[in-house]
Amino acid sequence: MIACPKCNDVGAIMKAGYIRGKQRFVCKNCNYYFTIPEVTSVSKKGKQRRHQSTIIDIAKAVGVSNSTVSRALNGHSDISDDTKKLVLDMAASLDYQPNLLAYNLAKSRTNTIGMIVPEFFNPFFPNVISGVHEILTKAGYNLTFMQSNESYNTEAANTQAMLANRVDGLLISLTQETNNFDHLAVFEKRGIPMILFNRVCEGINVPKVVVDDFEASFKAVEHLILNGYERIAHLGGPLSLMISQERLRGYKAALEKYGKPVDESMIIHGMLTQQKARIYGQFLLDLPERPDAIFAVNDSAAIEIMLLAKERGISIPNELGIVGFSDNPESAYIGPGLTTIRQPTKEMGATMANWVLDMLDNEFAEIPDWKILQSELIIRGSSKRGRS
Amino acid sequence: MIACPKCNDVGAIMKAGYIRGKQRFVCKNCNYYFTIPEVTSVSKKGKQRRHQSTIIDIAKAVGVSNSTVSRALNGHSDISDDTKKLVLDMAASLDYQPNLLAYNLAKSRTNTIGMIVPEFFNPFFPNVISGVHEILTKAGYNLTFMQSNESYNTEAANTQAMLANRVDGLLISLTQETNNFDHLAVFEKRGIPMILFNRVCEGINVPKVVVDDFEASFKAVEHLILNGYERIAHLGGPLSLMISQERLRGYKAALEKYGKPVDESMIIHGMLTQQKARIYGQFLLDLPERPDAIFAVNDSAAIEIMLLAKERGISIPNELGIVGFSDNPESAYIGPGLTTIRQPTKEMGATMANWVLDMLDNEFAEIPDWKILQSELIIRGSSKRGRS
DNA sequence: AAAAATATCGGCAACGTTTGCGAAAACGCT
DNA sequence: AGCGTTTTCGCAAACGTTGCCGATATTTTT
Repeated sequence: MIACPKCNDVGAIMKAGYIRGKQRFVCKNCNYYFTIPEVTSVSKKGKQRRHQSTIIDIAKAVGVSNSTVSRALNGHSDISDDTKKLVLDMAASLDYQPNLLAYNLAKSRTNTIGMIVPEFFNPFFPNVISGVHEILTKAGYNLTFMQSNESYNTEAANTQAMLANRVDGLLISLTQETNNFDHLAVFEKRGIPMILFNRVCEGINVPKVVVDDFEASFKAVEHLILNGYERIAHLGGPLSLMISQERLRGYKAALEKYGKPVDESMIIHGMLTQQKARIYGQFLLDLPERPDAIFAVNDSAAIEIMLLAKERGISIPNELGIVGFSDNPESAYIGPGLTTIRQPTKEMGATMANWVLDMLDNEFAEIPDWKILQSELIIRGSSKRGRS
Repeated sequence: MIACPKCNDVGAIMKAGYIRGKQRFVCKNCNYYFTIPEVTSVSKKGKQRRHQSTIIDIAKAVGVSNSTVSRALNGHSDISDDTKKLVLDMAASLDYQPNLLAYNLAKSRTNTIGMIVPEFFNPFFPNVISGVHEILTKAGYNLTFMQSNESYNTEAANTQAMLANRVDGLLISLTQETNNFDHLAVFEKRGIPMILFNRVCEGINVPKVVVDDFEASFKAVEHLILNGYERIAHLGGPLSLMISQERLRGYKAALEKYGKPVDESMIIHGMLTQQKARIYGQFLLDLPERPDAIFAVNDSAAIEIMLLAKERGISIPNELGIVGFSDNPESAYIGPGLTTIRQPTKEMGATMANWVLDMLDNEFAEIPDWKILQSELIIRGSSKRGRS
């Protein structure tokens, strides 16, 4: 931190070329140019990083060229066992750590797959991640992930960062806010493999892995109908996401199949944070003709409504049936248990990992446009009439 | 993928220098040397990555040198507004993305902090992560994390990878297995800032951030005693972790304060996976003199025991009181609610982030050896006698 | 014994940036 | 005009690897 000799500002100092071999500075505040006066070498109080030994250090120490060291380290064949051993021993004793930055730069390939998810709290994503991770590490790839926090801006920033870090491929699940896809088009243009999962969008020509939201939603609502519920509301996600549209379709299809009317006043679409869920829940429970069941887009929203109902003394499942989506751990433990949809997270991760590996290494692989996975309806107490 | 012309093996082909300007190969299987026969240029079926534009491309297009482009892009001052604008416009129209690999290599600094956690499922860690993330991004740093999966080997591999990726600092919480700390010593030797948190160890001279496990454990056990429980068992983590030792100390201290005997047969230490918890739980409930309360090292173990007790028809909290640790979401929802310890996760993340920033940028900062955060006892139904 | 094949290594240009240094051009002042 | 000051920019050396292209031994084959 340098202060301007004239105005004493410290924040506005910039480097401004050289004068007589000395670094010159300019204060952007008062526009004063100056150099740092000569000082008789005050040794900067230590703490400087120790030198990380490089291939060149090894080469010098052993007395061979860097390329030889490189070959020894990477197990190339055209090197004698003797020098190889010499190099390896020296590398160990200097405890050499390869510099991946340089390695990747030289190879212009990072062996790293990027992954962007909306959040880590929702256990769905850690599950998918570990599915991806398992296969990728076996194939010698790294996985690096970021969290968009359900914010379009950070999602865009994250994709930028992934690009800057030169990931070899990207797996991404969009935020609830995202309705502009320019930040994804870059990957297509650059020819960088990308796969969308779970929260996908249309209009972009990349493989997509999803669960059969239509089917899952249909099963859930059908289950409610078969349990005697009459007025079934739907608390859905933002319609910019295909996932929400599909769930809505499934919801309507089930109602139609059983000849129930679709009451648009009982369908809500919005950002599904915890607080919002409470507001929407209140709205639904305050309706003149109160719904007797609610199909919510995720478990945390469903549970929020469940708590709301309990506060109001509405008995579950007798007066109000509830079904969630995604089988969070707490859903099994809450009383009564929350009926919900269990998604094949591991399988989802695995397909993506295999696909992206194929896209990278197997130029003849034909990747399908879609993979639609089936989910499972987990029936618990919150939707079974006649019990409490 | 090249096949050996002799034995047709495809897996054992290695590059072996050059001969007359042509790449030579050797088959490690049959030890046959060969080159690839000349082919009249079969254009490799497309799909090759499009060129990512670089600073040099911009420089050529605008007609200036790369250093000028670099200065324009980084907002240096010694550049005219005109050329700066030219460069910036050209960068946009070529949609240039800086190559962080090259950038970091040149600066020999990555502006990235690494973080290694045992798992993502346990909500404790995502919470800490987001605490760290918030502050770090504001300061212009990146955060990259890995998960050790509670395995010492992957933890060691992760630290290697962090080193290879040249992170500027490392935040790490150890696995339950870890009892050898050589992989951490490298960071000390290299002068790379490192902070241990939550699961820490001794014998390594770096700052540590923990919750006051002794105090938390003491409060929990005291709470059980004050609620009339007599025979309190403890299900703890591996003693290689300080965290386990501290919790054990707190447990014993509380018993002693109230003049209760310490019965070693009711203290178990082990790896705390879900299945193990069930086994240990069975052991405790099968004891000739069954404990009437259990203080478990984490919530998932506590809940597992809770379910076990329910299966056996042991009423909670009347016949068995249970207290967990770390306030997972499901703990609030299970019936009866699980009494547990809530840890200041955000605060923990924030202190670490601030410390590591100081260690990096502020050479005069004095970082304390320890930060011990206070936790909160959340009292729910599982430990309050006289209710159900 | 000559020729060819095999084996091992060094040199050097990439990869895409930053940055220290110096030079040239433009400007201002006597 | 002449000289110092400002302003703007280019050159080239890093940063740590890889990998192409030889070159030189060494061995095998003819």
